[in-house]
Amino acid sequence: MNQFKDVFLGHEKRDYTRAASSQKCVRAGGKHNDLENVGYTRRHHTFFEMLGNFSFGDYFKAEAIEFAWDLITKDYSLPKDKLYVTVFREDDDAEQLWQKVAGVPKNRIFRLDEKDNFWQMGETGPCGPCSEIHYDLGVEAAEPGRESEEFPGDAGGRYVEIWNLVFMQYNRDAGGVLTPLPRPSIDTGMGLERVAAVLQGKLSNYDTDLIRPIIDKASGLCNLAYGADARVDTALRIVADHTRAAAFLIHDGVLPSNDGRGYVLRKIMRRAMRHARMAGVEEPFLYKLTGFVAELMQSAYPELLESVERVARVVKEEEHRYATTFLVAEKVFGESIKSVEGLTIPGAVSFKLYDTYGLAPDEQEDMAREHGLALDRAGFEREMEQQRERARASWKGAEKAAVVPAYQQLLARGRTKFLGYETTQADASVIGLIVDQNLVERVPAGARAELVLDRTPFYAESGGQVGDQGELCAAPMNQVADVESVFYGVPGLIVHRIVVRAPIALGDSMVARVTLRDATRRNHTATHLLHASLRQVLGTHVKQAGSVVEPGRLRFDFTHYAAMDRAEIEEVERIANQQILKNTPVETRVMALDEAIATGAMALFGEKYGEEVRVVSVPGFSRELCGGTHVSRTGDIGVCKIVYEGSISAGVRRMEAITGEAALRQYQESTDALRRIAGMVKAPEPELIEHVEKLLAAERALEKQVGQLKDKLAQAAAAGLEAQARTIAGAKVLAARLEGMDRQQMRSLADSLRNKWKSAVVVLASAEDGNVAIVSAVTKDLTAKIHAGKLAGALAQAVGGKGGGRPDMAEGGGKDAAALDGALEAVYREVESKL
RNA sequence: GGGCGACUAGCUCAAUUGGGAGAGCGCUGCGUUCGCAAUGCAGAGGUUGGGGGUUCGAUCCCCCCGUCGUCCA
Repeated sequence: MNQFKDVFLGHEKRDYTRAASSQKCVRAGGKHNDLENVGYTRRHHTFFEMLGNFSFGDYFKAEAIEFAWDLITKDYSLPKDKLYVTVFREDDDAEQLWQKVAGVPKNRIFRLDEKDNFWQMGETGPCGPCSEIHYDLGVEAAEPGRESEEFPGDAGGRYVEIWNLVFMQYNRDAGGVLTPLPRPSIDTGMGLERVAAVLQGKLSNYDTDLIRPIIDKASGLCNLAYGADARVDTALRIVADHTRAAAFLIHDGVLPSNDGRGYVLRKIMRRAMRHARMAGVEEPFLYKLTGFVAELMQSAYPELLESVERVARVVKEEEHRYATTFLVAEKVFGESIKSVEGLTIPGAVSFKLYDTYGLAPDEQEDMAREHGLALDRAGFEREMEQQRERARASWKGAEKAAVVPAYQQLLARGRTKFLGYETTQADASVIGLIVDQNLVERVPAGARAELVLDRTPFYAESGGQVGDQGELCAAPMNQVADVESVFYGVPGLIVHRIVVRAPIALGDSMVARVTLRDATRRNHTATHLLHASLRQVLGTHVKQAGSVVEPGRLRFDFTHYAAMDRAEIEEVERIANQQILKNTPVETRVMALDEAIATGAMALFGEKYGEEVRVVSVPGFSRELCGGTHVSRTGDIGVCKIVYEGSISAGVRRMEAITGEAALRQYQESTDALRRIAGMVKAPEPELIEHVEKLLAAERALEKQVGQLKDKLAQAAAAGLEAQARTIAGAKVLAARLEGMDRQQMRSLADSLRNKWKSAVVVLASAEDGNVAIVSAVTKDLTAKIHAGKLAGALAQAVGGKGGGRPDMAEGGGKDAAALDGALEAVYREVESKL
């Protein structure tokens, strides 16, 4: 198992040499892409429990075999004549031990190749031969037609592997070379669901009391009988399995989202909803099932009962989201297939439906069938592969930060001793100088370089906290360099990025002094206070999802399903500041990881911690594993003010806050702004809001009045224009120049003239700031002869511009105001020739 | 981290080579009716998510940002 990797390799030591475990596992997607099998087979699951026993250089093969055999033949009472054993092809040792220790006859022991009986965690790392125990479920478990197939064939499920014993004895390096481990170890795994099936006499894991009750419950909720229709059965198995996984994941604080673990959860949930929908269940119902899962599992996992309501709410929300997404997708699908030629929906079309609207291929297939269409699955896969390629390419680009060899060489001379927890100033000597990734002996004044000390008070960027800034001095008042930023070149090696003021040579002694630390400290401790406050106010599902601590501000990303309202933000702020006012001493202790977890310290999921960890706590309020620098008493923070709360992605929120001097400055600025605004609008501050509301209302009223006045002016102008209109072939024709009117006004003026005259051609133009605006309108009865768009276009062209529009209404514009009058006169001639 | 898509009145949504911002429901007022969730008339409600650009002219085209959705890693 992964968490013991370093123990197997001898890099890490525990105070025990044997262990036994029961572990919850979620597997979906990944290399083997098991997700698509779940529900169709007897043994695939997204959620399962793995039992195991371990030896770290304690017992080895003989005992592992003995323990396993004892458990299944004595405690579980499995008949020996139903058991088979496999060993690695070259493992004579194991074969003999099975006979000697367990008394397994030689004809029931099979030698298999690497594929089955050589186990490894990954490309590199601990590995070794393994030995599996299989159980024969009987001939009725075989796939029809394969009844005569004998072990080590699997006869389509007749022979089930129940336990894998791994004899961990090598370490595989990047070149594929195996070196023996310092102490051979044992790592075994037995799937609970499989063993349950065997012990309960069931052919399928889904018929055990771990899962079948969920299927029955779902069957009742959806009014679908189990066992009548293969497709419905599959749907019910998928629903049962996926609900189990979702209930556990959400309980553990995972929320559906579009990346990372949240995405895995969403994929699992969506698949269950999809299959339920295809089986005819369109109403949300999964959320009713999660509570049942908690009840069913409560004897082993009583904590599930604590979050039943929250889990149901999250699931219900996701079901609603899916329903609305599906409605949109359905609509787009209908539109997309209109343009399909032939009987196959092209891969590109179907991929777009999946990629953009989340409409899964099997859903599309169902929908296509109703229209007598098929899907181009191969084309779909090609598109998908291109998408994968794009994602990979972009990721590689971002990851390319290559390790500089110079850092490796320096680290070989020893790790940098970090003094920053105790002090901000220390004597040290220069042990490394780097310019452009190369080690150098000395650096001249004015250069930019990287510098490594044997010991330093400078904190290097990590855990979201930025590196310290400060200075290096050869003697008091004799500064030789500015430290601009500090980072880990490689783990253990602290590198200072400096601007050199006076020449520095390898071996020089100097005083390293951090000058900008307090603001960062304040923000880091404040981050912990906010984290704890958030959990109090919103609930314990709130987990850190990212953090940046800088001198100027702090940024904290956390999991939460909805936007916070003002009251919640204020409450979080209030609780955090209450802790600041209490002025509690901040405690920092170094302890073993296990001990830290046992005392309830908050560890971040997915973070890697060494065996020794720092625990930073505000007694009675907050306790977190943290390597950062903190204030000594909460009161040092001064005040903490949240300045932003927003969304990062579904289920993840971001909060930004400021403390100390930054908060004071912000307070001064905003009160100053308020005072100035109050002065401008001549209202006392307490009445400011009311006053501004009145001002805005007055402004709206005025705007309305102006609009009305403009209309009146336009009407007056229209009256004047009527005299200018000429009558050509029974229609009123007007081509007039107006001043000081915008397009909007001319448009409504032209419109009202047109309506009044019934049969008319109206062209209006105005020139302002060297720009000519043109509007032309033609009554419907004349549009066949005169096209307003062409009229406007011709006029616009005459004044050096362009124009166009519909037959009855058009606009245009140009630059040459001097040509306007002549061009307008030409309009009359143009109209005359057409009518 | 990368891609695709959506964002228009309080709500649900229209608006095609870029040319007058609309419908239904809801809301307000005045009527009709024994009464009503029925009905007639009138009205209010919009910086078309924000900012920039192209253009005579942008809901529409381009760029940046925000929010939401979706897929991949």
